[in-house]
Amino acid sequence: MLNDRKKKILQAVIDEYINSAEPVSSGTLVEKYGLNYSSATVRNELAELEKSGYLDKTHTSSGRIPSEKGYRFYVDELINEEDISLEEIKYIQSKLDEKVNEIEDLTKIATSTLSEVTHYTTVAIGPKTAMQIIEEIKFVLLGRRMLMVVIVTDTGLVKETIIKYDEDITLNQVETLNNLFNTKLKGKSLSKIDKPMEEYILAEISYSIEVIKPIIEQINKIVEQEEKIYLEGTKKSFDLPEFKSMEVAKNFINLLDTKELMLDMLNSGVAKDINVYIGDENDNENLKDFSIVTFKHTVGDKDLGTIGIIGPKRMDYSKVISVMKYISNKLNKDKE
Amino acid sequence: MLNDRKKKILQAVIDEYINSAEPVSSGTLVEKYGLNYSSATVRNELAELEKSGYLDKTHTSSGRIPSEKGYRFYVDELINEEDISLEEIKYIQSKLDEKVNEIEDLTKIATSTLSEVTHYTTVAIGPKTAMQIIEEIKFVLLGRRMLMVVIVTDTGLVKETIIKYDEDITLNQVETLNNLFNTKLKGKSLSKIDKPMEEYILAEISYSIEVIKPIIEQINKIVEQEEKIYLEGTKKSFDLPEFKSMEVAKNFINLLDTKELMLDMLNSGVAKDINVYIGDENDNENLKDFSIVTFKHTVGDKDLGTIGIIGPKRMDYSKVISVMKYISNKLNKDKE
DNA sequence: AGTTAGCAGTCGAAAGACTAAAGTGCTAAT
DNA sequence: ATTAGCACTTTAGTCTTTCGACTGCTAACT
Repeated sequence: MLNDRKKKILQAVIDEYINSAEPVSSGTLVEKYGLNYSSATVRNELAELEKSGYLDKTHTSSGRIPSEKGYRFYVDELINEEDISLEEIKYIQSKLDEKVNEIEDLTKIATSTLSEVTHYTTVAIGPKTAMQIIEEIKFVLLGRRMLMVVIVTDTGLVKETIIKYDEDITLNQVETLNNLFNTKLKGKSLSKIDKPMEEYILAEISYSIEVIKPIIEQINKIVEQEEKIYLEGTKKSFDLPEFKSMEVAKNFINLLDTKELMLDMLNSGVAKDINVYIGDENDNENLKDFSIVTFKHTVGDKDLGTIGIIGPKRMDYSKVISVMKYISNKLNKDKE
Repeated sequence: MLNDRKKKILQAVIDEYINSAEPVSSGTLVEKYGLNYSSATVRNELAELEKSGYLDKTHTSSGRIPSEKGYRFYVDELINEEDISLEEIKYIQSKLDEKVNEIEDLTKIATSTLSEVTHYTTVAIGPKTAMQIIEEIKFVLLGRRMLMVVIVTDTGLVKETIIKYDEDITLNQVETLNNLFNTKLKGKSLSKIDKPMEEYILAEISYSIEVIKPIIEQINKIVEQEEKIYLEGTKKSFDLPEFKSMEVAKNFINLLDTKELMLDMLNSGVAKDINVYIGDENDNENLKDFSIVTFKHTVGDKDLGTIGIIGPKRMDYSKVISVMKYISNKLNKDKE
């Protein structure tokens, strides 16, 4: 579709624009990118690339900037997917090798490492609570009137909640609860703790409804709990030239400050390797000036959450995608 | 020190500036604030207030803006501490009456409510982990090789951690651990789990060091864990006119994005009712254009964390302080 | 046919000039 | 002690001009 010279020129334009954030002129391309043609020839090619929609101009006599179609082509066809240095690899390794006891911590570390290496803002959410399988559910008496419920799921997530009663709870009761809930719920997904289940348990139980009711309530609260969002490196974005525009900066803050938008953003990814959404490809109006790159953090087929990068459309896709691939693989391999 | 008329005029200037964010002219004061003097008289007074350092000018022929000394005087002497409407009281009540099981949730709710009512950005941290008294420490076997440690402190904080072993743990061992740790640590502060204590426990214990070592390690990790920061209403600040200045906006983001700065900020408060720091009164360079207002969330003499508001120096101190006082009292009273 | 030198034409960003509006400070009168 | 009145200062906005950076096109070149 595009001949080799056009591809080369398009790539040069985008590479240059990613670096400079300024419209790219034919002269610059010839000087910096070792093209064996005169600027006039390059100009002709640029004009055609613009006609095909890969490039834009800010005004009639300006240099070219990539269009979203241009970025898309660049991401799909032109980038070098191994744009990652030895130092970066070493740094990432040292970070990810840190011992962690909970995947939550691993997500946190991966998110901050990703931000440090790419210099962009990163976000993450943990696995969807409701989808997880209950591996163990345990009742523990803390005081005489304080009962703790601990739920451990297949992804290693630990959720705990405390219920305070007005009367003493006996060890016997705790025993019964442990048996009942474990036989009924182990192996089921958290979302299964619904009305029918509640009624079943209430019918089954020999003693006071007063004890069970708050337990079910609390467990449901846990399940419905909004996912936690990890955010890293916000301030880095503010040094980018695009943030000189107040409108862009506001959109960005608005996005990061609104949980629903963040969740939308992170959940929009398909279950494929790495997702790239450029500008208007995002459903979200607030994201029209940004690109996001996300990946699902998985081990086997278990979803352990989603990690994403938000940057300007002019983000360094090569680096971002390379680093992400590397981290993604490493997370997957190490935990196997 | 300042006669009544000067006070009245100073107050009018600051009230007006808080509203308009524009330098205040003598004419505006006469028109809007029902002063029974001509603008010329007011001008004379303004000139003297400026000479005494309570007011500033942006240029020779501009209106006046409050200086930090002016704000300080305003906060100390001039504000109305009951600047809170019935609707606001009702709203706050409805929010704070929500049932919560952990004080962490209460802090979260208080923080977001404060932001909603004042329209400023709010932040909070929980109680200092290391200072808390261990009320209960419990070991629970989750799988055969997964041991959970739960620590409940006097402030109601629940910290839990999981340790994975390579060998099975027996119920007997769990029993021993429960006894040992409870007799040794109950009633002590979390910071007491230090080297000597570690050695003592290691000496005391009859079986493998392999079991104890990771427990102590993990508990120490918990204790040293950075406090969690709750942040609410960032985007609201970006609508303020002072955020048109990129420098101000950057300082703000830089502050919110740096955990250490946030902790400094919240921890700088003296243990008095409500602390107000105006502009350069903050030690922190990033805060020079902002004011912060904080209070310690306490019940009795237990420190349950600190909640703060960050806004422009021109913040609505009357409202902020009134609302904060109300929330602070309510938190204290309800939990008694 | 593909490439290129050369040049006219376009546009934006920066600098300067001008004006109108908003406010102060001071003087002299009340 | 207060105030009317006016000269003076400064900003913000608008317009104009200039300068430099590019492009697009034409005609010549290989």
